[in-house]
Amino acid sequence: MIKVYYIEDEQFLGKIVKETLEKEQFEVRWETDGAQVMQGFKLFLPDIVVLDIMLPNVDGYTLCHQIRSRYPTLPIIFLTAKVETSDLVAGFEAGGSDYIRKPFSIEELMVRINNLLSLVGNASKGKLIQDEVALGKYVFKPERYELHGPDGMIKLSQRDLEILQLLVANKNKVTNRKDLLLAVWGDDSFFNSRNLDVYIRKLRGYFEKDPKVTIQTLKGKGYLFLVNSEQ
Amino acid sequence: MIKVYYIEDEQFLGKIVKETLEKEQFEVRWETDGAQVMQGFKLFLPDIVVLDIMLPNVDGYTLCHQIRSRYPTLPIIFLTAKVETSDLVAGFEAGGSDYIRKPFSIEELMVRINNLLSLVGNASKGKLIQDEVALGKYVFKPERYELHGPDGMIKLSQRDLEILQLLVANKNKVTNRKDLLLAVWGDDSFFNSRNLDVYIRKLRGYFEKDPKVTIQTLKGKGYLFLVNSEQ
DNA sequence: TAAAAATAAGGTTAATTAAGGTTAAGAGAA
DNA sequence: TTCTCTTAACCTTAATTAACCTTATTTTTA
Repeated sequence: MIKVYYIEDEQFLGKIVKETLEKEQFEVRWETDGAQVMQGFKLFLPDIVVLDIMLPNVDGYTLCHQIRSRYPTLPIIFLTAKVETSDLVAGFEAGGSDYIRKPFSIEELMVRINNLLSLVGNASKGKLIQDEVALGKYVFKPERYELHGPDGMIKLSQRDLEILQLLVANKNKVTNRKDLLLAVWGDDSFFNSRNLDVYIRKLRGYFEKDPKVTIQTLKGKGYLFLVNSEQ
Repeated sequence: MIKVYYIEDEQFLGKIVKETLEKEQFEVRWETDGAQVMQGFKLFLPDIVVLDIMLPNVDGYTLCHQIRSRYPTLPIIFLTAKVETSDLVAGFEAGGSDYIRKPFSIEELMVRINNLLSLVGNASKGKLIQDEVALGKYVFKPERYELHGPDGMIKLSQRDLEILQLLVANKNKVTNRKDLLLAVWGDDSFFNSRNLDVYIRKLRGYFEKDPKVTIQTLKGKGYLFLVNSEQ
């Protein structure tokens, strides 16, 4: 069954969409508050996200960006009442995979969900988090909190894991520092920022036996977790 | 270069879209007659198809279906003036990967092309930013924040990268100074302008081992990033 | 009208600031 | 305790600001 994570603040519309999708054999989790999203993900593990970009408190684009930074392959459909091309571009840039203009028909939504899933390929279905990732000479096993390397196994702490997962999810791409802070601590205060430095140092230490695996600092931007494959 | 196969019977619109896409570094083959399509494919081998569903003689859905049956993974964007959900559903059922309602902006089309290609996994190809650029004796790898030269590899900082990317994008053409400032810092105040000077000097230093690669100043205009290929 | 002065645009180098790194000590849970 | 996480103090470096210099363009004057 396809699991849809649906973020929509309008009570009436949300209820209708949820019930209709459920009638059509989708499993739906409906969230009205953007702040809860990152927490809910871990438990629900959706196949696809439907995100209303015009949320009251949170900025939909930022939220989209955050989701994308943590789950790079998860398809995200964004809903928008706006018709400007610039909004559309912003949505895609924030990591959206598709968009639908409000008002929309439930049928259109279903078609787009199915289309997007078939495009992405259900190979990734249910594999939101890979259970084993090769990183140079290392093997990362997130669900076991383990990192296997040349010198044996390293047990990862909760924070180690959260941060490494984000870096791995964005392997060879930039992981935004602010997104990282928000995803792990929920805010990007001064102290959390120093704290992150401490963990980055710790992670760098873990990978020191393979010079092909590096965490590069991009001041003012974030980190680049590079895994060299060539040569 | 991304190859777009574009099927559109309207002469005026077709010409505009073709020329605009070509200006944006797409390779376009524009066909006005649906009957020719399957022949043209074998020679052109497109990365993506943009198909107007409302063709005069052939039925767009049938054509879409035909393309899909022969090329199961080729992304197809269909254009439609219709607004009915049933048409949309028909389009997806015929094998379309995405659709755009007419009238559309070229920007929207480009965004959708790139998005679709990255979804399908043609990621590196679908990107407007090349992942490796030869510059005289140097090789610039923007995604890795690296510049490989005669003296080995130089790690680029965030700012180094941003500025060099813009110069490279306008290789052998003028990069407007004000545009550069706005793109990197968001404003062209006095201080940022001095700051840019400092980075230009830094970049010139990076390329000093190849006299064929120069950053020329055009006072009051901008910079000319020249890569001499002859001799 | 050419030469000299004035001005504006950018170049160079150094100092400063702010982002992040390192190490160690303190706090809190199991 | 013992381990993880956080806070703190101090260090390093990218990015910015500043001071002063050079070069191109414009304006003035002989």
